[in-house]
Order: sequence, then structure tokens, then C-alpha cells
Amino acid sequence: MKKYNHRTIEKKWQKVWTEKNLYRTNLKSRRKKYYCLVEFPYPSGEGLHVGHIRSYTALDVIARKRRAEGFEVLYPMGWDAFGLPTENYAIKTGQPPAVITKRNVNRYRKQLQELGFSFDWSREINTADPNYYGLTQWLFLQLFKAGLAYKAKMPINWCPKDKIGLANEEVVAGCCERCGTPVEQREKDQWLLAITKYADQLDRDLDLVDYPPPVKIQQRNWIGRAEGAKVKFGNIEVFTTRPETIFGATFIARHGAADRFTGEYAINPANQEKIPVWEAEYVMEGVGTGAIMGVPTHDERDRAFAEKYNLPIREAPLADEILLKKIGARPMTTYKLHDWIFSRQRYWGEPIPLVFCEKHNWVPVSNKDLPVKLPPLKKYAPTDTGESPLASIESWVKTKCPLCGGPARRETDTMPNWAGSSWYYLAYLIKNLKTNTYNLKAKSLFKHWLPVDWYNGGLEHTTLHLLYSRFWHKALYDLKLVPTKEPYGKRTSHGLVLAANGEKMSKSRGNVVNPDELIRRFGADALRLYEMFMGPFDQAIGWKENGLVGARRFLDRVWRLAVSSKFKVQSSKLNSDLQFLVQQTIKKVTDDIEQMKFNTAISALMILLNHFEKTPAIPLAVAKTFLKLLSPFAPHLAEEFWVKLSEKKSIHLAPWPHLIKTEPRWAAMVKIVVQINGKVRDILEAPAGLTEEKIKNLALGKEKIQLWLKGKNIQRTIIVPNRLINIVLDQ
RNA sequence: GCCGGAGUGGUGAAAUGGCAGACACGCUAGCUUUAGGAGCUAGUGAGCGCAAGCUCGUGGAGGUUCAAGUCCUCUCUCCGGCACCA
Repeated sequence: MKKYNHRTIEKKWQKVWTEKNLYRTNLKSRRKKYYCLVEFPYPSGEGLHVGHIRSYTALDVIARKRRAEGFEVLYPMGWDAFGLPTENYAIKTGQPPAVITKRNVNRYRKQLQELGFSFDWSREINTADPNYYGLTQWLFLQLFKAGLAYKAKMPINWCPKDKIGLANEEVVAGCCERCGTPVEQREKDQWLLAITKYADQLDRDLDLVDYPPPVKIQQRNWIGRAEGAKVKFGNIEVFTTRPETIFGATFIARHGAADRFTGEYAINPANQEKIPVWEAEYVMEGVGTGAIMGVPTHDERDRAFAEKYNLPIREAPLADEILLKKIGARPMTTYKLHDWIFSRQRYWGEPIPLVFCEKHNWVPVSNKDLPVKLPPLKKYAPTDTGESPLASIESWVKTKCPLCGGPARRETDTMPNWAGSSWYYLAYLIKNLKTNTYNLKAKSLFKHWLPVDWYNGGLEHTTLHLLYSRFWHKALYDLKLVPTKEPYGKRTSHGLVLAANGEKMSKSRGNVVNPDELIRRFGADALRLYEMFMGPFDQAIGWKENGLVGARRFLDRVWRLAVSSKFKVQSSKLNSDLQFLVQQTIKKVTDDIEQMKFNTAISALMILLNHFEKTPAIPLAVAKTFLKLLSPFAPHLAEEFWVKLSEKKSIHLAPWPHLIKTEPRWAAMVKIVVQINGKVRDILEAPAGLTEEKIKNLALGKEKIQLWLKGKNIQRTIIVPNRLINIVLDQ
């Protein structure tokens, strides 16, 4: 072959890998396990985004490295298939959401397979599959039975033009995302999940996991733990984080639609002073005890309020612990976190598996009737009442109470799109999602495979999916359904891939990059390589096609080198410079992959290739090392040449290269920087490990240095062995 | 306002307190009959200089240090998150 034909190579190896089940995980393997997870995509009509590829390639690199290190690796993929765009498309076209989803999933799967990811496709899941959502419903019922799901009147976002209830995500700047009409609030009975019961654990257990500090901070801020005290001012109880400022309290305030004096007074227990009770806009409902003590000298908002309404402002001594105890101040902790509204008045989601019976109130559907399947519809548009379209199918709504057999009506709301993704990392471990597995028989596998070792996903999910699934997991832990307190041991995040001008890629802006076309023109290996090389992994970055051209150029050069005669040399004699560089490269690539510094790992491979091109012969062992280090990034091309080096097994089954541990003779010479007053004046080449005295003599012996020293006195010299000497002169 | 993160060439960026700009992209010049978005060689932070070389240079102002992109203080700008949470 004369030219690097990526299409032939990539197709060929993808077929071979699939036929040989190369990436099939043996969940019962005795080897050490490693569970790599990436956020599974929502199969939208737009197809795969180059941002998905960034995340999936990164963990593909990690997964491949772990396999080479001897781990049994699970790297699964699936579809987060319930969601609004699909439903909206169904409303517009009349096509059933299930049909649309199937088409989109097929497209996504094909795209992912063409990228050569090492997913175990035998474990593919789909949250909209009845077998899957049957378990989602069953798990919901476990939460319900544990008292974690309840119904309450809550405001929903209502678009008066579309006559439709909107999810928070669909409200943009107070207006309907679809038509731009200002959104109204309507009261509706909604299911809520009591995530606040886990607020404390969700905060505290962040200490148990390896998340990037900003992610932990953002979750902690969202949970908003605040420690303080509640104190009784007569029959009004206030919450404060600064109880010691109680002598400065000159009024009491609770929430009101407008600022006004209530006419009531309360007694400050610290000094028996009679102080007025106000209603104030700035006091929030449902926080703490619902009332605050106004201390104008210690709180800016209290001060502003006092100034506005001519309330007293006075400095006062701080109260001590003993006094606070005496007046009955009791410790209290509050959280900003609210319970999770879990109802959606929508069709394309998991039906909430509860029925309402006059005698028994809300009753869970029995296991044998799970899953509660979504009934087929003619029209997917919501009804005039703002209820789910399911409410319009009277024959479906009418049912019997599982307890008494009396007449009952089904809940017609569905679950939010966060439901299926709250437990999907467990689903990959369940062999068969059929309806008879509702006892979660996979427990022994859970014990072996949990927690997920490394989970990569978007920062935008920090306070949504990531928090929700931690909550579900903790609830399931308390129900003894999972063996660990936390679902994910390590979490990392990729930066967004933006359009070239730094804008977000979107269909409406028309700046979306199509991966299919890129794979066709440049190849999957080049695309993968570029996405890893484009910049620091955790940083947002603009798409530059020229960068992709550069990645392709690198692979072209690998190709030319590998088909040249100098790649096949069976030499036992190693050039010491080359050997040194190879060792350096192994170290750099190995370390950098662990830290997700893929850009510098690849640059190390580029440096090695540059060196190869200037080297007359590349020994077989070095060639193999190079291909192995390249293989996580460009799996197809690496495999192609691995086989040409008469290897019988796949490169992806070969062990990771190791460093030579003995003191290398090829590192005998080092470059030592010679500075004068901190400025570089010369560079010495010297044997490694010289004494300070010898380095100094060598430096002082250099002509250039002597010129600088003329007529000056050496005040001191600083020597860093093998690196640097700084000669400090009198001024 | 509060909480995070980031400011380095024309661009993406590198740099355990120890040679700032590795590795790429782009550009310039040259070579190569060069069907291609090709390849090879050299150059490419700014200023001065024929050159050797010198000076300046990591948003800004100070500081610590023999030595600062890196540590400390203050400050400006941009990006992300939160929104009166007592």
C-alpha cells in the first residue's frame, strides 16, 4: 500500500474487533476490575456532537491503558432516550417517539462504532426501553415506599400560548423556549423526591470521593449547608447564623408580599426588650424557621431595612455561649437545597407507577404489572388542562386498585429525563433487564464492580444529574440495594467544544461540525487524535479544522515511517540518545494520560516521531513501544502496523510498556545552565553527577563566563546539581 | 453582590521556583514534474545589530528570592455558576 487509506484500515479493524469480541467484559473475571464510565448521550435528531467525542475518546484512552495494565475493564454505552426534543418532534410530525428514538439511536450507534471506541456493546442500554424503565419505575417505588416520594402543590411554568406545562430547562429568561411567550406560574399537585433528607450526607460524603475541587465546591454551594441556632422571641422562633449578635436585634421579620408592620411585638429573650414584628419582602419563605431577627449593625440587608423604616440601629455587646444557652438557643442547620420536583406533564417519559384509590390513596402498582408501559397515542400534544397527554386516554387512566380491587385512576404525570440516568451505571451490570429481575439479583456484581472507578462528564450536570444520581444511590444504599455509599469514585470533566469563533455550536447558529464528514475525510484516528491534542482537556476550546489537518499529517508521517525499510530493523544495538528519548516518552505518556494531559502526551509522541525521522534505523522493540503508546489514541493505525511486525495478537491485548529501572548509562551527559546574576550566559555539557566544586570550576573555566567576570568579585554561587549554576557578582 | 476558573507569540498552547514559548497550527523563503487540503529544508515573541550578541518580554502595580509565568499583597479584564439562604 502506498498511501494511508484510513477508510479501509478502520473498517477492517472495527470488523475484526467486533468478531473477536475484543472489548467484551467478563464481569466475573478474577482480575482486578476497572469501571470506566462516560455520560451516555441523548440521541437527538442532530446526531453525535464533537463534544461527545472528546469525552468518549478520553475515557477510551484510559480504558485501553487499563486493559494493557492487566485490569478487567468495563466501558459501556447506552442511550438516555426520554426527552423533550423527541416529544416535540413527535408533536410536529405525528411520528411515534419510539420510532424517532430508534432511528436516532441507530445513527448514534453507527457513529460511535465508526470512531473505534472500545465499548462493550453487548451491554448497551436504553432508558426508553420498557425493560429498562420498568426497573426505573420499580426503583421509584422503593423510594416511594421508603417515604422519599410525596405529592404537594407546587407552581409549574405554564405557557399560555402553547397551553403547555414547561420544565425549568425549557424556560429561557422567563419566556417559553418554543414561542417566546412570557411564562406564567400555575399551581399543580406534583410529585417530589425528598432529596433534602440526604442534604447532609450529600455534603459530607463529598469527602469520600475524588472529584475536582470546583465540582465539590459547586455541589456544596448548591446544597448550601448553614449552621446556626434557633432562638425563641416569645412565640416567634427565628433562625440565625450569628446568635451572639442578639443584643443588636431591633426588629423581627418574616416573609410578606410587601414590607409592613404587623402591629405585633416580640420579646428579645436576651434583654427582655419589646421589639416590633414586620413582614418584609427580603425575607425568604421556607428558609430556617421562616423568621429572622433584624440586627442592623451586623447585616447589610437588615441595616437597609432599618434605615428605610426608621427602626433603631445600635451597637451592642456580643452574647457569650452561657447566655445563649440560658435563653434556650438551640443549634439548627439549614440547607438551600429544595426537594426535587419529579413530575412532568409530558408523554415521552416513564409513567409514574402509582394509582389513586379513594380508600387507599396513592398505591404502588404491583411488581407483576411493571412496567407500566406508555400507551400508544394518536396525538402527542398536551391537553388544554396542562396535564400530561396520558390524561386524555380514559381507558388507560381507569384501572383497579392493587390493594382492594376497587376503581382507581392512574397517575398521568411522567418522570423527568433525569430519572433513567440516576441509576444507569447499575443497569450496565445487570445482565438481563427483563421484568422478572425486580429483586436486583445482580447484587454480587454490584459488590464487585461498584463504585464506578472513573466517571467523565459535563460540568453542566454538577448540580443536576451528578447530584441526583448520588441521591438515588444513597437512598438505595440505605435500602441495602447497593453496597457503596457513593456511586462514583472519581469524577472528571471535559471542556466544551465550541465553534471556531468561541460560540456554542448549535443548529440555529448553523455552526455545528458534522463528525460523519470528518471521519470520512480525515479518519477516526485523526479525529480522535485531534480532539485529544486540541488543548487542555478540561478547558473549553474552539474547533479549528486546521488542527485536525495537523493531526492527520502526524498520522501520515507515522504511516510513511512504518512502511519504510528502517522500521523493520531487527537490531540489538540501541543508539543511546534514542533509548533515552524512548524512556522519556514512556514516562511522559504514561503519567500524562493519568492526569488527562492528553495534549502533552501526544506532543511527546510527536517529538519521538521527529527523532525517528532523523534516525537511520528503528529497532523492533522501539517500534513496538511507539505503536503501543500511540494505540489508545489511534487504535486502528497502531493495530495495522502491529500486525505487520508479525504480532499475532491484537495490540490492544499487549501490555503497557514499562520503564527500565536501572540507572541508565545513556543519561550520562547533562546540560547545565550557567547564569550570572540570574541571567543565562552559557550552557555547559558535563557528565551527570558532578560535584558542586567541579561544576563551578567548569563554569569558571568557560571563556564567555570569564569575560563577564572581569573586574568583578564573586559574592556567592548557587548550584543545582545536573541543572544549573548561578554566579552572583558584586554590583 | 457572592462562589469558582482563567489571562503567556498571529493561533491552540508548553514550562517539579531553575534556559519562557516545547509540540502543533499559520505564515515567509527555498527545494522537489508537485494530478491531492502533498512532501522536504530553513526561518518565525518584540526591539537594536551585517553578525557574534545585547536589551525587553507571561493582564497591571508592588513584594519575597541568588533566581518568579510559577510564591505573597493589591488591582484590572474575561468565562462559568448562584441570586436577598439570615
